[in-house]
Amino acid sequence: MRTLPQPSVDSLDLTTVLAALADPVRRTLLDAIDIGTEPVACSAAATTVDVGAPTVSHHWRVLREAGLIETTVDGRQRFVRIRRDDLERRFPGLLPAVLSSEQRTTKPATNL
Amino acid sequence: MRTLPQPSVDSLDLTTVLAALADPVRRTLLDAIDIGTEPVACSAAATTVDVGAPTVSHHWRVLREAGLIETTVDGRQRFVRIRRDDLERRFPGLLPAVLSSEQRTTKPATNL
DNA sequence: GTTATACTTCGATGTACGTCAAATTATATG
DNA sequence: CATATAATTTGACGTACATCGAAGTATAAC
Repeated sequence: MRTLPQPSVDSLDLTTVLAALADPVRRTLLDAIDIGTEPVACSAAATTVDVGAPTVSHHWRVLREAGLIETTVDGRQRFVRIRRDDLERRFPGLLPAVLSSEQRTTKPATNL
Repeated sequence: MRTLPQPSVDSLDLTTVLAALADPVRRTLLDAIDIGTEPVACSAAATTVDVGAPTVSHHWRVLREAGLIETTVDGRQRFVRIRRDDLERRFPGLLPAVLSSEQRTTKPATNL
């Protein structure tokens, strides 16, 4: 159950993080694992996206190297989880503003 | 005092916005005009950045076409201003999270 | 009208990126 | 051991992008 190498909180770079977020496929992957705090199987999240396996693997790498996700290896499966606390500490409000903000409508919150 | 064409609030695209923000030169330009609500002269903001005039012009265009700034023409000068309200309406919290968050330290807010 | 100023457009160049097919690694299962 | 599975790595391809020099546009100043 080892964890793949990832940048420390302090070394997170805003340009790198934003570049990682500026890809629709990567944001879809993030949205797919944006449920609770338990790690999600890569294979499961990958079904939400319409690119080949090598491309998905590439995107996981970019997300991990940017510091957005933590990847753990268990057998021949990989599990990923969003580094929410680390990101909130380094760039407060950024992730909540980006994740699933496509679904957000412009209408003035009638559900209060 | 005409205003250059810009995307409407509803047509703002998250991928485009994030891609525009994922460049350090463009973020420096945004930080330079991120003061109050009055438009700032392009020439003034451009002094904060170390690239040639054509490149600066290119970056203003990218920022405008992404919907991040509004550009007005007055004589031979251009003035720019951040479209704060529009962006807040479309992507709440995004801009505040990005602008000047490089200066933000990791220390736990001792100033309370 | 000529010169200066502020900025843009054009064309070129090098680099980075998203994608895929093929080959590879590593673990599990028969 | 042989086969299957989950994912990565490698190499290639096309495209997009940041940058610059040179030329162009438009307005202001003389």
